[in-house]
Amino acid sequence: MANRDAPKSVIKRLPVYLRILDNLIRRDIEIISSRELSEETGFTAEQIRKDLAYFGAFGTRGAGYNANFLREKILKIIGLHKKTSVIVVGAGHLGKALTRYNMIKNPYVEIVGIFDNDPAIIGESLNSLTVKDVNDMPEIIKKQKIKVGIVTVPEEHAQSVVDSMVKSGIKAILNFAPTKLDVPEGVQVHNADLTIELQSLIYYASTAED
Amino acid sequence: MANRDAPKSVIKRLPVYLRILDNLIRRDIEIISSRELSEETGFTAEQIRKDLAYFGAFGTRGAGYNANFLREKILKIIGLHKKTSVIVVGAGHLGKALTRYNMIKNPYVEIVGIFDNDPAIIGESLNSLTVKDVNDMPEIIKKQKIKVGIVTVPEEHAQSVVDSMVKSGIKAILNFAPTKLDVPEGVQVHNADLTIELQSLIYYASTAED
DNA sequence: CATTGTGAACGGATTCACAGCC
DNA sequence: GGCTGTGAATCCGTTCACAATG
Repeated sequence: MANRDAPKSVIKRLPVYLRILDNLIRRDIEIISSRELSEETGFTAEQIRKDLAYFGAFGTRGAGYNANFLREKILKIIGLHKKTSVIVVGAGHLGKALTRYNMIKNPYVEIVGIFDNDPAIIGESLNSLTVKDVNDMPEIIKKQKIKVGIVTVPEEHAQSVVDSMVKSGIKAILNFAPTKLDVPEGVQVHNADLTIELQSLIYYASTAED
Repeated sequence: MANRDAPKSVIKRLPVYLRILDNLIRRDIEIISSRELSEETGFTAEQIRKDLAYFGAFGTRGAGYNANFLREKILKIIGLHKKTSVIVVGAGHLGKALTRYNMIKNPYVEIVGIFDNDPAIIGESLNSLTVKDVNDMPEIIKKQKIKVGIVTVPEEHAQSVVDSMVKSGIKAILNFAPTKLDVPEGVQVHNADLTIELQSLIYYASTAED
């Protein structure tokens, strides 16, 4: 059965499956079972089958999944069958690192713009990009119909920058600023506050025995 | 009631409360209710009360929570009442950015070492730190009894680096490498694979109407 | 006959509703 | 009176167990 809209937890696992499938295909492996996917990902085999079942029946009973076929399906589901254009707002150390990092790593995503409000930074070049004035951002978002943005501006600027992004048409935001962002219905924010991530880890380190 | 060990979801929210409390204290606000915390964090008031109840009864019925008192309690729970020493392994763009970023942002955590295996990078200085040879890492971990590490090395080196970290005494790892890490019982890994984070966001952007 | 796809059982986290208390 | 603390009810995701099938 397909398409009772999938929970967030499922959506978060799809890119993991994609990464494994890319690896397999690079190694010319054609068929993979849910058990093998389980070993590679650390998720249970049942969970993997259930996840995929939200979107259709992609496997072959008795055999497993065809890696290429499943990869194509997942690309379609996520929306990565066409390269996605993304902008980065905030060209501090983190913004620049993410821009460089993603350019190298990710065949499915292209960072097409990076913005800042600091005249000292605007104009700097970064691989093939030039840091642009954040005031020019709305026009570029609209013209290029960009839907996804990464926010690495300081806390105090985050909400106003996001308001402007949303007004221009951005639908999904990866937020590195340490603050809660208010966005209208229909816009997704994922928080990636690294300070918080690190602090919650410390809990486990400090309660670890030995 | 206290201390049936709290679920991960609770632990992940504690640092958010901490951040809000820090802000309040900076603004000289002394008392806050779970409803107000709810507005600041986006979590429900009941959830916040339940979360805190895992560790004790910190509030005053009829009034709310004393910001300073609650902050101290949360610091103790997480283990941030003493500054925590952290190392970064991998001094590429991301590793360097995280090092700089955390040094500025985080009063509770101190990055005390950054390591790489590339002779061209070893010896570079970064604020008050010098990039050291990853071969020197085990000794430093042991000597300084470091428990928390951040991994930003390429996928192919991640597992061996982590094995070495764990062997030297690291108990918690924030992993930016796009791979599943195998660690023994008792060691925590949090994955912060930014590619995966971004791809799952794209799902929402590509299914957004309009 | 191995492996998928899936209803049913389970468990854990969130929400509800209210008793307890300042 | 207002807000915390918490048992009970609910919701939702995971695991189980097995029927379906190439």
